[in-house]
Amino acid sequence: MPDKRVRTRFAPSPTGFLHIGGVRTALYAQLLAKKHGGDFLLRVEDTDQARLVPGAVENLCRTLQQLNITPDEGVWLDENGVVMEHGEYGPYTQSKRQANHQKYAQELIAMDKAYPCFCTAERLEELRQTQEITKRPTGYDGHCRNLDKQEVQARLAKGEKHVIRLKLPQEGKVTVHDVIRGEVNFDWKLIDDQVIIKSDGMATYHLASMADDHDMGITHVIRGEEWLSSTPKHIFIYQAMGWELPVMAHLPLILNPDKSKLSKRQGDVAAEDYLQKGYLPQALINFLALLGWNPSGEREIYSHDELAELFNLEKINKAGAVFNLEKLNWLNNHYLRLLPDAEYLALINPHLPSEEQDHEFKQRIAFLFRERLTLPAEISAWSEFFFAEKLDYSAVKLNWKDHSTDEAVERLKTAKTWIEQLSEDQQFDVNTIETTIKNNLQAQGWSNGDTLWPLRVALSGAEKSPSPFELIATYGQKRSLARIDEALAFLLK
RNA sequence: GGCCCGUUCGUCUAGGGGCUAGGACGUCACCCUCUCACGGUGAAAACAGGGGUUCAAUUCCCCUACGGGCUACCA
Repeated sequence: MPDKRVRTRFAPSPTGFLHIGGVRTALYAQLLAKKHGGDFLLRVEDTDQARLVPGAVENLCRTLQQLNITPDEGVWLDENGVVMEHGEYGPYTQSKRQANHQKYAQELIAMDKAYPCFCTAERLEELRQTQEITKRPTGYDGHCRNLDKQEVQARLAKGEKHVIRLKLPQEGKVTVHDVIRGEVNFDWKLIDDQVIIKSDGMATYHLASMADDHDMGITHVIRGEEWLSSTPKHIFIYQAMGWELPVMAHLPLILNPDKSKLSKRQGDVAAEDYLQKGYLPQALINFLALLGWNPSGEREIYSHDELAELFNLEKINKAGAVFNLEKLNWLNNHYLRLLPDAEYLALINPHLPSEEQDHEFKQRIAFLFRERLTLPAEISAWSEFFFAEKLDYSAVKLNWKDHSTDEAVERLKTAKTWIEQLSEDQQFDVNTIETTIKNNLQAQGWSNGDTLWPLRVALSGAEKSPSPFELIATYGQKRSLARIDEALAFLLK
């Protein structure tokens, strides 16, 4: 028998931003499908009408799109950025499948695997409170579980408000087979008769998601660990309906530095925030893939395609993983340096003063700081002195160590003549500048530090900066000489 | 509270009955060097604790501790 075509899905609810943990879940689902040449779909789970956030679907898709987590099927954006759907298993928006869910619920009732429940919210609330006060486990008491059939019919006919609950076994055990965790056992008697259709007629996650997964031919369910304990209910639905169970994989959580569940309080959890700050999709993907999964442990850099080749469910870790910003930063620097020049420039340009019209100058500055950057925005602080009309030398030391001001003046004046001798258009590059200056230094019998330090500080106005050679090459001859004159003027004042 | 899951350097992890427990980020030192960054070399740094099983346990089993998830007409 040939293996079934692998079909995975990411099924977020459009309640706001895309959580970084969601990105990883989506990534893994995409990776698995890619690896097996299958399909990865995006389904929107919007059955909770009260929690819908306008624009959330667009936002979700846009963020996934930027991260290159593109579904083969399902909800997506057209070329104008408008939400649409494509694929043969639609609709992919869960609320549009309500009729289907209803049909399944009725079948479950007919099989005595589910029942209408007329309990009011108030009664349920009271019930919970009594249970809490008497320190008993909270949960539904089965009040409507065995209502008389006639009575049910009559109340239904009257149009009485109700929900539909699963009629779960009250004894025995269920075993969940999870690829990551192995066999996990639960006692039926500890599990509540779950609501599967709400009084507004919408299905809850438990029915909707299982029904849609089945109808869409999903073979591998990859979701967060928070779903593990409700899996018995899902198995119950699958079995009652006679559906074939998908492979289950419950992913470990992503954690805050204090090991609690990753939360807004302790940093950014929205994927779009990272993108906005200038984290590159490649870095984010590489980083997130390795948070909870690792093919070897000896290698850190993987492209999206390489990940898809190597990915497997079996190597996913069981324990939660702390979101380690430092490593992400390192990765981002790494990918920033790997970027094609044009892309790099496009990223940096917005952070350089738009008033500056010398684009080649700006370009040289962008490349100068390339290996120092974690995020593109950092360049504005790094490069500020390049664009300053005048530098403020009052806060820095222009003379080298215990050398006098007079010596600094002498060195600067001499260095100026060397720079003047350089030709602006011929070989005005770092290497030429460096050899020229160093040769002159040697001929003069001067050590490097006592000249290079004043020169560098004169050019940058800072005690920490790139080398004077790099600064001169970046400024160009005219600007370099002007800076040195500024410093000289300051010293001779 | 109940049920369930988890625990290897600070962090992400590799490994797995016998290893000097490996890599990466971060940290520190040294080299390069006019400073910063890059780069290079090196160092410190871990099997939560207690019982078993075994010739041998970090690895298998049990317990404890700690962390986490679930316990909605939310997903």
